[in-house]
Parts: sequence; C-alpha cells; structure tokens
Amino acid sequence: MTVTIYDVAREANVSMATVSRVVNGNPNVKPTTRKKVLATIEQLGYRPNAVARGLASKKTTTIGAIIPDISNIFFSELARGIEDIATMYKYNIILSSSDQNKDKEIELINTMLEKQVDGILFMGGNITEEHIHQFQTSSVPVVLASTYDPTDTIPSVNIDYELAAYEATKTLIEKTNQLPALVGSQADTSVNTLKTNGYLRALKEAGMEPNEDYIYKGSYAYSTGIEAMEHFLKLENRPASVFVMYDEIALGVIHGAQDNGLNVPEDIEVFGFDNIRLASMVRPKLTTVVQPTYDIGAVGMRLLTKYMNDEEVEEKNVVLPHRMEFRDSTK
Amino acid sequence: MTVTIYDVAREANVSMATVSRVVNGNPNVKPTTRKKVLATIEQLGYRPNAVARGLASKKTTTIGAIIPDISNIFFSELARGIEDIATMYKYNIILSSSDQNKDKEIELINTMLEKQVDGILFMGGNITEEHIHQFQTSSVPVVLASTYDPTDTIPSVNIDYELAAYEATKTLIEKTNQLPALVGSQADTSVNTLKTNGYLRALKEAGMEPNEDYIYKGSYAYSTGIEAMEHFLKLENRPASVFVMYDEIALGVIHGAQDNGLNVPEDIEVFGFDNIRLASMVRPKLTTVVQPTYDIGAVGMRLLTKYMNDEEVEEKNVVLPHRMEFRDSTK
DNA sequence: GTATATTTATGAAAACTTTCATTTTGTTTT
DNA sequence: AAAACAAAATGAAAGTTTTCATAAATATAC
Repeated sequence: MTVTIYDVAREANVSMATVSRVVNGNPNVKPTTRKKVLATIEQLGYRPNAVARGLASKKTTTIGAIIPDISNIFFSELARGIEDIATMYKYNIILSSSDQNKDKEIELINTMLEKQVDGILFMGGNITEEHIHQFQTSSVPVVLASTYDPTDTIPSVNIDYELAAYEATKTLIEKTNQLPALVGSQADTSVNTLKTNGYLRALKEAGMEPNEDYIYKGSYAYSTGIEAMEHFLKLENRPASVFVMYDEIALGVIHGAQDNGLNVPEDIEVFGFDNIRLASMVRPKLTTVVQPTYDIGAVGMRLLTKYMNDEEVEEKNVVLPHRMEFRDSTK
Repeated sequence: MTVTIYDVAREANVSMATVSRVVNGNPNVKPTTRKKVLATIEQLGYRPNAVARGLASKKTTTIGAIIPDISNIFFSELARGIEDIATMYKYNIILSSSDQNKDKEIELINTMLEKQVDGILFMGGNITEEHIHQFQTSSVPVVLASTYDPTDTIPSVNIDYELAAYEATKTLIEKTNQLPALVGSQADTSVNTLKTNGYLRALKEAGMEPNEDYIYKGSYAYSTGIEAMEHFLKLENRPASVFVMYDEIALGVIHGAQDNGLNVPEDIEVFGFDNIRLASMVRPKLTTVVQPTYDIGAVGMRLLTKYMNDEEVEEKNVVLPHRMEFRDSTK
C-alpha cells in the first residue's frame, strides 16, 4: 500500500542504499543515477518514513518541550522562541503542558524519552532532586529555560530574578520612601522564591521591616491583583506602591485600584514583572521588569542544539540581561 | 548500552512476545510470569522504545497540530484545548506555527506525515485547492479547527463567523442608527472574509451603503487599532461605533480613542470579536463576540480521535455556538 | 483416561531505513 | 596494458517492537 524505499530501489534498478543516499543528499551518487532515482521517487510518490529512519539512525530530529501552560501568554511567547530556533535547525517539537505539577512533569519526561526525542527543553516550577536525577540519567541532553536549578547542575537559560526584583523594589522605595507592598503567586516555585528574596533584600537594605499586611499572594491570575487591592484598601494605611511578581497580576492590581476610585500612579504606584505584550496595552501603561521572554526560549533551544551536536559549550548556565522599563504606572 | 525488550526476555527466560504482552497489558499472561517479567523490567530499567513500537504497529500515538502562531493568545488557548483532550486520549502533539504562510503549511503537513503522525489538526488561513488535495490524499485523518473550508470537504470545527459578525454589526446599527466602522486584518483568510461579509450583510439589510473611509484594515496587531482610530479622527465625520474583527485590535481602538481624548463608549462604541482573556482586563471592559476558543480545540481533537479510531461520526462539520457579551465598551 | 477446549507461551516474520564493509565500475598513471 | 586509485553502488545487518500462526500446557467434559 504505502511506497517504501525498497519499492523505489526495485523500480529504479538500484539498491536501497543508493536510494537512501539520494534522499539524504550524499554526494557519492552518479548524476544520471540520481536523476533516475529522483524520477522514480516522484513517480511512485515515495515519502520517507521518519519512524523507520529514527529507528535506524537513532535520531528523531524531534525535541521535547515541557512547559507549565501553553495558554499562558508568557510561556507561549517563550515557546515561539524555542520553535523558531528549532525550525532553523530542522527540529520538530513535541510540546506538552505540565501545569507545574511534579508528577506530570516526571511523566512527561519519561514519555518523551520513550519517544526518543533528541533533547528536552524543560520549563517548570520547582526543580527537585528527583528532577535532577531524571535529567542526569537521561540519555539525551536537557536544558532548563526560565527555570532555576539551585544546584546549577543542569544547563539553563534565565535572567537574574532575585536581582531584578531587588532593583524594582529598591526603585519603589527610593521613589516613595515608604514600604512597598508585594503581590504575587503563592505557588512554591523557585522563581517565586527568588523574586520574594529580592524584595526582602531591598527592604532589609533600606532598613525596613517586612509587614505581613503588605504581602499578598494568591494564584497566578489577574483576579489575584484585584483581590490584593481590595485587601490593601481595607488596611488602615494602604501602601504607596506595589511590586507585583507578574504583569498579569499587576494589571489586576491597577484595575482593582481604579475600580475603587484610586488613580495610578498618583495614589498608588505599580511595578510589574515580565513585560508581556499586555503591559503596554493597558492604561496607564505598566512599568515593569523587562525579561527577554522570546530570547530565553530561543537561546535555550540554541544551547540544546549545541549539546545535541556535541559542540563546545562555553557557558552552561546562561544569564540573560533584564532591565526596567518605566512607563505610566509609576511616577 | 540501552536495554531492549530482547534483554528483558533473555533475563526473564521468556520470549520477546511475552514481554511485549506484559508491557501492553495483554491478559494472556500467567500472573507468575507477569510478575517475573515486571521484576526484570524494573531491575534492568527497561524503557520501551516508542519509535520501534511505532514502526511495528504503524501507530505513533502522536498527532500533528499546525497553528498560525503559538504566541497568539487566541491560538494558544485553542492549543490548550487540543492538548487537554489529546492527553486524555494518550496522544502527544507535534506543534508547529505556520504564520499562515501557505508554503510553510504544506511543508509542515508533509513533515508531519513523514513523521507518521496518527492524525492532523489544522488551523490555517486560507484553504486552497492544494490544501484540500493534500488533506484528501493524506494517509491519516485531518480535522480543521477555526478554519473555514468553503467546500465543506474536510471535517471541521468552527463557529458561524459570518453570522456572528452580522449580529454584532446589526447590534451597533440598532444602537446608534449610524453606519458602524469596520476595523480588522487585511490578511486574505477565510475567517476575515466571513466576518467582512457579515458586516456588509448587516449594512445592506439596514439599507446602508458601505463607506470606504469607514473600513480600515491592517496587520493583526494592537497597533492596527491605534492607527485605525487615528485614521477615523482625521475624517470630517468620525464613526459612532466600530466593529473590530479581533479583540486585540479592538483594544488598540479603545486606547487610540482614549489617547485622543475620546471616551468609550460615550463618544464611540467598540465591539470586539473572540473574547480573549484580555477583553475583561481592560477599562472599559470590551463588549465582544464570545467564541468558545478552548472548546474549538477540544472538540476538534475529540473529532480527530473519532476518525483515528474509525468511530462513527455523526456531524462532520461541527458549528459551535457563539454569543455576544455586552460589557462596557458599548452603551 | 482420552478428547476437546482454553489459556499461555513461543519463534519467526514484518515493519522501513541507515550504516558499514565490500564489491564493482571507471579513471588515471606509468 | 597492467596497476593503482577513486568513485559509485551493493548486500546484509542492525535497530526494536508487534503480530500472527503455531505449539505447549492446563483445564474441562465425557
């Protein structure tokens, strides 16, 4: 039914090996033979079977990408960075969302290894010892993207989340001379921890004591920002500024303020994190930490290709630059 | 190096066939044998090779998804719908962005067929005869999602875009008694055509003539909305309302109006399309056509599983319901 | 206890391509 | 024309699993 390399070989009066060479562009084929084989391929409508090729060559030209949630605007942009570079290097991507659920993450890693991917790009929440063990015993290279491994064992691409959060918080302190609030996600992920640490470090450096009332953590969602603002407004003294760990939540904070009659930034300043596309699609436009989202994916993928091709890698743990973009949600 | 089914068979003193049966849950294995095999598998760390399995069984439990742009918030939500159902049925997804470029689309279809996917979920721009020919000669089933095939040849999941655009436009006409403007994407895609047709039909029915000055089409981008608004404000008479073919562009329209001192909806009413998450993350919240984005993906994937399992399909071309959600960008 | 049916296990073939060692063909040199 | 060399082509193995026809073992019926 389906045409195989064997059919082509028979029809063109050559061996399978020759057909294989023609298909793969190996130069050791006489031009006339190549022409004949190509014609037969065309005529028979032969299409190489990548599964058989994968079995024979032990290369699938497919990589696995494990991502917390593809419908999340941050990760979908990151995914696009991965994809563009993957396409450039002729790889396909098996993409799966893990919801940062550890069991699902481990399961996905195993499924991908069974499918014989040539490499894995992992974006996750918390890297546990079990993760590291999986990665280290993996038969193919693994690269982390936007995912912090405290042991720096696994190759990775990140920004300095702690530093960025520190800088943003420090800026708010300098602007207002008051204790900034912190709003974020309560999920137990390394990135969350780092951002919180940066916030605390800036406070400490300014001689400020953290105030529990000024820290609000909920789910990773716009609504968390609304809730946070409602919480702050119930307080005797509401904060003069808020550092928000994610832009999407920051939008909620802004709207929570506005919906309660406050003006941003006059009454309260808001500092976001990520610079998702929405950040400048909102009024006032959001001041935020710019993270090169697309590039994290692209550089991560490029790093993975280096490992897959056994190229020399000069920097195993890449830290990309971040910066603060001052827009209209801060004074 | 890697342990194969053969190693397990030898070590457990059974045949490969028996190991295969244990791995695949075939009941024709004596419990004691199963236990022994399982123990050997555990001990040797055997992991089935899905590529070899795919070659032998002619099933890869992988489907291909071709999507215009994974970083687009609409498609990433659709992708999540696909993924959740795919996971439910134990399929993995090879996901690729086509940028609605026809050559790339065709190339991706071929790559995926070479990789022996069990089915293809296609989201694209314009379905040409070449597409249809590809799909019809494909060895595996194909389902279209949010992609209109004028010939209704290929199974598909959509909403009635023409009707939805008609209804939205009609609503604006009834509210304002004036000619609504149209803002959208100029890309030559079937969905764009359908929406434009719906707009024109509502005009015609109200006895209104389309006015070129009131139609602004640009790229699929927030900035197009800003530009459109600037264009309208240069006109002698600016429109009283705008039907926008995509929410993201509609946000641009709203901000373009606001940045020029207009109030929405008092000075100009804005009607969007899609109901992306951002629609209610903006002030004023966007009135829009609600499209069940996630469900289009989920239903599309479910439909594909039916074709892959040779199940009976009662409805080849599924049309999901849409509705209008009135929020604050219309009076 | 034999015959029959059922369950369990097996060996070999099939799936399709790449790879590698080897042979054949063709060209150049002397 | 023989020898040496390079280019082109080949055959067979390897890769790992599923599948199918068949065999062996066990259970059931008479």
